[in-house]
Order: sequence, then structure tokens, then C-alpha cells
Amino acid sequence: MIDQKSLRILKILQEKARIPNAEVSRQVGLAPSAVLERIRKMENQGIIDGYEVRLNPERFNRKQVAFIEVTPKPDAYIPDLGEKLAAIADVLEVHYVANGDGFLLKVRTADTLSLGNLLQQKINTMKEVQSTKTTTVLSTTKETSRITIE
Amino acid sequence: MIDQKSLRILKILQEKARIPNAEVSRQVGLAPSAVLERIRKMENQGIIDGYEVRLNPERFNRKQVAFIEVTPKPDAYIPDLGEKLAAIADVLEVHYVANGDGFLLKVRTADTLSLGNLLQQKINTMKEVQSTKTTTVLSTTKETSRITIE
DNA sequence: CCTGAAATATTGCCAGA
DNA sequence: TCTGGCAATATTTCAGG
Repeated sequence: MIDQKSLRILKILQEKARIPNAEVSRQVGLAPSAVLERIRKMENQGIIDGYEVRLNPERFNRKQVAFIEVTPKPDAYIPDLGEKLAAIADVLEVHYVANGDGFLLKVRTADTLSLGNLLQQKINTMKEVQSTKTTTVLSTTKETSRITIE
Repeated sequence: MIDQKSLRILKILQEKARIPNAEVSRQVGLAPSAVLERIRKMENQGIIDGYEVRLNPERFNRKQVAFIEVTPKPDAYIPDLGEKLAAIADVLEVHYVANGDGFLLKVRTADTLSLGNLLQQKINTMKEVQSTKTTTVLSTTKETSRITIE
């Protein structure tokens, strides 16, 4: 589906997305125009979804990671609840999970105090929410969104 | 700590990291050299950690997301176990959590079959691991690493 | 911390293979 | 799908405020 040359380009971009095309072309041994053509194609095909800056959460007061299991009320309309949870700024991930048919959220807040506020003021007050169970993170060994590409 | 101009630059890069500096400078109304100076400084200060391409997991056979709670044996050396778990390619995140003093992993695999293989062959075979409890994701509403910056 | 100028490098387009 | 050429842009450095 994706050939070796494109995989090499993607691996380079996984490491350092903001580098000149010309340098990528040097590393893979193609003309810059060929690399550009491949990248544009992968963008159009939806293989590449975009490019992001990776910021240090500590420098923006978002040190505290937590995971929150949200149990909806039996009559809750699930898709709506998912959207409402996703709309909260400090909620980074919203997954609907097999375990107990609820949501699992990943959130980032300044500290446990603001985590408490998020729970009390924004999540537990939703009419669709029955209960929540929070797991706070003490330390993180690895945290990436980089998927394995072969 | 970080002024409004730098925040605007970062917000632009959060959306589209791989755009010419000159375009950033047009959007924020500074000379290109000033924008370059600010970005370099933030890179050196560790405010900016890097730049990544965002790939579509479906196109690389990593559709299945799961969360795995790993309970270590009572005598396990925790930092080592964290490193060993982090070294597994399809393990994207390794968090040491307050809940039961174990690890919470986020993983991405092709499907539930390869998730099973990961558990049986790589994780449950570790000498430090007592047990695991896996939560598979049925659907994802939101998944970003973009933190809230103001 | 900024601007503006100048040298160097890159991008993006196109023709041709 | 590639290369190579070329004009238009972009990057980066530096002097000066």
C-alpha cells in the first residue's frame, strides 16, 4: 500500500516534522520535487492528517494527567454525551469502551485541585452522567502519539 | 511567562506545524526574523519539544486502541518495569497511577487478535508482572495531544 | 526585542523521460 | 513516478535602533 520510500519519508517526519523538504530529499535520495509530490499525495489520501507542535505541558500548567471513567445514566443518549465530553478543553481523549459500556477520558489539568473542579463543575453536573471514577497519574514514563509504521 | 505574541505563534503551530516561517510572521505581524528568534528561543527553553506528523492509524493497521492496567508483583522494581513496558513499540503511553499502585498503558494494535498477542507474549510474560486488566476501545470521539494554552 | 537588507537555500511548477 | 531547470519565496544572519 505504501512503499518503502514513502515510509522513510514518514519516519523522518515523525521525528522532526518541521524540516525543509530539501533535507528530506537528501536523506531519502530523491529529488525535492519527488518528495514534495509524495507528501502532497499522502496528505490528500488522508495518510497524513496534519502536523503538530509538541509542547511541554509543564510550561503551560498542565502537569496533571488523569483518566476518568464516566458511567452514563441508563437512559443517556451516548453520542451526545461523547460530544459534550469532547468539547471540554482539558479533555484530550474521549473513548467509548467495552468495560461497563461507559467512556474513558484522558484529561490534563494544572493540578489535582483543578482536576477536582473539572469533575465537579463540568462532568458530574451533566445530566447524562451517573458517576465517575478517576485515576490520577503519579508519573509518566512514555507518552507519544507516534504509531508503529513498518 | 510567555507573552501574547509567542502564544499566537504557538497556536498557529498547533494547527499546522509545517508551514513557512514567513507565513507565521505575516499572521502575527512581525518580521520573519523576529518570529524565527522567538521560535528558536522556545525550542531552546524546552517550551517547544518538537514537531510531529499526525498519521492516520487506520492506514497503518493500528485501528485498535486499548488501555491495560498492569499490576506488578509485590517485589517488582517499578522503574525498570516502566522502562521495559515503554520499550514495546505498540505501547504508546506508560503511566504510573495512584489506583492500586500499578501502570496504566495505552496501546495501539491492528485488532483484538494482535492485542491478545501483545498481552500474552510481551506483557504477561514479564517477570515483574502479576496480572493485567484490559479495556478495549469501541469507538473514539476525540483523541488529541494538544494541550490548552493561554 | 525588534526591523530591514543581503546572501543563501528552498519551494513549487513544468517539461521531458 | 521520476529528474532537472528556473523563477518566486523563504530562511538565516547580521548590523543597527
